[in-house]
Amino acid sequence: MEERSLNFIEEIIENDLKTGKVSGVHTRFPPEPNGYLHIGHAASICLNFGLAQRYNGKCNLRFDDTNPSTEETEYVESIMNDVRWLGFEWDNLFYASDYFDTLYGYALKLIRKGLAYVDDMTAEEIAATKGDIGIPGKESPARNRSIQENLHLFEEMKAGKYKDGEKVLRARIDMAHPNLLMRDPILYRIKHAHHHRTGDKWCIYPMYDFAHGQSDSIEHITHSICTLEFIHHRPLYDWFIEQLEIFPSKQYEFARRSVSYMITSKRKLLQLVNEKVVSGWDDPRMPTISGMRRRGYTAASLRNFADTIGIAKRENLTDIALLEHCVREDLNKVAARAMAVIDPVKLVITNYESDGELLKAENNPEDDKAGYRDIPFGRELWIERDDFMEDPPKKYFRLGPGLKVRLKHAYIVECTGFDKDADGRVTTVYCQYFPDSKSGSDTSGIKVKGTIHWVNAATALTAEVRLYDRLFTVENPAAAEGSILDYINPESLTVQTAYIEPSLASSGDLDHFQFLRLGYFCTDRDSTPEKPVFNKTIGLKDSWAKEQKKA
RNA sequence: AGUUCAAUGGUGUAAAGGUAGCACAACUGAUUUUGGUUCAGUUAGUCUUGGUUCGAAUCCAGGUUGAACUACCA
Repeated sequence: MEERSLNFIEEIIENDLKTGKVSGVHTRFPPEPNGYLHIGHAASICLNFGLAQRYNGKCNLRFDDTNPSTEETEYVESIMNDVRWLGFEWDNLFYASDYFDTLYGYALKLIRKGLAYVDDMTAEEIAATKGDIGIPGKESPARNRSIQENLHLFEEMKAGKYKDGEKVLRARIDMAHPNLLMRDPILYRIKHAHHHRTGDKWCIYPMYDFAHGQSDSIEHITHSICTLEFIHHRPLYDWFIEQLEIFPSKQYEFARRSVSYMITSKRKLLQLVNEKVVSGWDDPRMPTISGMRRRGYTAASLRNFADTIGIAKRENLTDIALLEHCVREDLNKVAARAMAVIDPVKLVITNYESDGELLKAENNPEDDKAGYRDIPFGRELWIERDDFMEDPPKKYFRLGPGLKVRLKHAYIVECTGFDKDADGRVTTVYCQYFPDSKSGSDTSGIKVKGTIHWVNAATALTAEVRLYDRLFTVENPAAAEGSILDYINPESLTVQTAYIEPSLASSGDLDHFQFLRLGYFCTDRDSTPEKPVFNKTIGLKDSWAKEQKKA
């Protein structure tokens, strides 16, 4: 492992190890299966599993499935898939619902200790007597029921004698506690609902606070890492463990990592899916792990990103440019180069007499082992519309009347003329080539400033390319006023037909490419040999575009 | 209002009382058969006021600013 300073959690762990407070590290990743995992979860996965790896410990995957009305098996499967794709394997797979019996026993124990009671108040009454910030709450009339009566009532709750909402089990702590969560929190509620794993066995379900810490404890989790909003829950977390006299797991909180131009609210993500703003949870514009995967982001780049942004306790909004940097950095090393023309204009080489030839092209200049392929060349080519200007500025290093460029992997050509249609749109560009300027054996002595990509017209295939841009128009959509729907980038997806070199026909799902000078693309799962489909992952850095923007 | 947490270049993150560093972004320049990559460099930071100390981003006190908490969600 390379030299790197410790983050605050690693410091805690190393200190715990040194002082003997713990003998090993055991973490867990505890998603609720009620949605797809997003970029924030990815960072959390890297943190928890990464810590286990680093300290030779263990990390469990545990589904926090204590609310039967929102959780589904579909989500369980997507979550497992995402964790594995990110490159991690759990030591144990658990469900909080595995512990329903144990948790019920814990509740009985609290009742017997006089620390829990059955309350008959409605949700509204409980809220109304909760007090307020700075104002103490009022004790429920049911608070002083006898242990026997509580035991009896709780048994009846479990047996299904009561309707939803008719009774709850509450902890007996302190209705005047400055921490609202400590004001006799609800432990169990009645829900006559079918659970995705336990079926209809239960009609009472434990609340988060009565399930999470105990689940950690049951699994002997040493470092239970969660986000900052749970910091107020920590006294409760500790209280239950202490009163129940069970394994002392400890909770540590870090600030959730936000990324500019992205949202991580499950509710809002679901809204985008439901209102068909995107095609689904794995739409390549979604900040979900499945969306980013389909977009062409690699697991390595996500892991590296998580590592780079680090971990701390202050609120943050990481520039999406850093994520994009990590994606480019990885793809630059691994993506095979190919040529495609997205916005084509015809180029005719008037002095090229041959029927065509095959040219040798390297697959990846960053990787010696990537090898070479043959690409067909001919008299008529497709080039990018952007690569020709009728009246170019001085620093334009591409084609224009009288200008010379290198055709990548091929010859140097000089522009001799062009045709326009009635609308003034260029239809064909004419040029002459220099036969002695062939790549690899250039004896022409001609120096050119620019090199452009091309696709041979006679052998070109067509493909659908889906060009993606940021989903939102504002840097911090989560904090923006009103509906997030007001901030959707109308150009977040544009679909075009491109000409591609023949070698691309055999690509498989999620193969990564760099379309020369355009950006990184990957094969979409919609792709077929008859109709290849590519997603634009991210463009190349473009200092020419930057230059133009300044002007 | 009460409690809790936080505050370091534009952004993210280090420095455990001793040279404020790294990455991204931005900007120069070099290299380049991708205006990519790579390389070299530049700009730019400790919320504030006191205190302790030979010495404070770090410790202490006050202030300021931001965030979280008042679900039978997690």
